[in-house]
Amino acid sequence: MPLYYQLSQQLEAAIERGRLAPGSLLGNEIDLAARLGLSRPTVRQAIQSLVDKGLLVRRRGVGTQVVHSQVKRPLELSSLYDDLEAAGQRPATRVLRRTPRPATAEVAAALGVAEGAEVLLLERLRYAHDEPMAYLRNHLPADLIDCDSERLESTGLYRVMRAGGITLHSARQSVGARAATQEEAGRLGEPDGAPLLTMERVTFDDTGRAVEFGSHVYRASRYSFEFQLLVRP
Amino acid sequence: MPLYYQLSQQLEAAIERGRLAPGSLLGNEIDLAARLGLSRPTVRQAIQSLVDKGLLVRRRGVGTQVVHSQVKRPLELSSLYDDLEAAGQRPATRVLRRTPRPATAEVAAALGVAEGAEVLLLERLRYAHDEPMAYLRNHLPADLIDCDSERLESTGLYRVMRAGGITLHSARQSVGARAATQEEAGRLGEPDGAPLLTMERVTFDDTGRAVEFGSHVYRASRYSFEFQLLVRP
DNA sequence: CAGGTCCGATTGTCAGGACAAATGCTTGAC
DNA sequence: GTCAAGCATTTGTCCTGACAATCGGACCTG
Repeated sequence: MPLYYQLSQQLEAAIERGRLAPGSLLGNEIDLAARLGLSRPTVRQAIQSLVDKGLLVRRRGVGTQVVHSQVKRPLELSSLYDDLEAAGQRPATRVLRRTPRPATAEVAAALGVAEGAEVLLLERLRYAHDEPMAYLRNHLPADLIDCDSERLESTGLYRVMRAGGITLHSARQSVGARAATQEEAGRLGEPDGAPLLTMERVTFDDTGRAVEFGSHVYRASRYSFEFQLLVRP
Repeated sequence: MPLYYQLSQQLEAAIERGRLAPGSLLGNEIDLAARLGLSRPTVRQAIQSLVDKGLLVRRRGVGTQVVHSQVKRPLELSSLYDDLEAAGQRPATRVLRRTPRPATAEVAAALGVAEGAEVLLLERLRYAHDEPMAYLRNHLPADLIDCDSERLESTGLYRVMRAGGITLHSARQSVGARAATQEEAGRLGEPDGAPLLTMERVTFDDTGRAVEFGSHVYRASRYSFEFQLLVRP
């Protein structure tokens, strides 16, 4: 484990436990490095990673201060399944459909394949505490992974992809709202015309290839997106 | 202007213009540094900033590759006014209310002030192309800035804050949806019960002080949040 | 007392060097 | 022909050293 990483972990833990009070100075980098027996660049790298996380603020001529907390976790490309699990919500999935199908113009554009080319259509219902939570509709390139329904019911799509050797890199998302159709309302246990939270997402791996196009709807009465943003300096 | 910044700008421009093709190797850092007359750490710092932006991918033993694009701009703490302006949407604002008022329990908790303490309530209607777009309701600490209605109508709240010497640092957001009340529907020109996109946000400055608590509703028929996410490694 | 000026403290930038770790290709053995 | 070992390439980590830019307070001056 790299030294700068160990140090940043220690500092983060110290901040978390209140051993480093919010607003307090961290002590200058030169002394800190000498005291730890490290070089200044190494110490700087550790500090920088915490600055990027929003836990610290640097000011030239002044020092490095612990930010007055409230920072929990910045927005990351997360899986609904993992989020629910982390929140202790007992997530579960029912696979409604898993079938090849020719790509429509919209899907083809999103995935960067030819219109009419075969893609895998996935329709799932996601539960939390045995209550329906979201209706998930995904399109994947046909030959990307073999995702049997069994594995998809016991975990999230992203975990299946990662296990299949795909390195997720970035995603383009769009979050909106609309009224539920009759069919959607029935599936999710909402009244007709109830407001739904919608999310469209195209996910890319580190070669820039689109690996997933998702069109999801969430019950607005039971779900909202929560996240933390940092100002990029 | 720092050297590493100049270099990262040049590289970014080269990628943008296609002079560096997606998927192509960048050439090893040692040669690059020698060719440019820079040290390797400087070159690495420039490359690292583009990796953080999602434009490049590094692989030990292989090299640094240009990612297959699609990356536009990562999610940042942005102002609706600036976003609309950047999209050429002719933003405009009408200030409906600007009045001191004692903080409710919810507002007090969000801003970290005492319940009943005086805060500034701000209600605005945001237009795009002369069409109502969103109803913005903000609470600010009473003595934070003097924001006359005039300035608020000609620009966004964040710009007023920055001009007042406040350094924005982070925000905690929550995005959801619900049906419009009769009053909201009337104000926004939507039918009763129309789905609305909601956003709550507490914004902090770099000392950790809460500087704003906003509860906004957007016409779902005319607005959605679009952003780009990167996987944090 | 008010205002500007200087100075110490601290982070920001940059150079140059050394070794470790991972990757992919080549080479060699069976 | 196939598989494994080795080697070159490239990024990852870490060190030392130096100077610049900025901030805040102390100090001096009017």
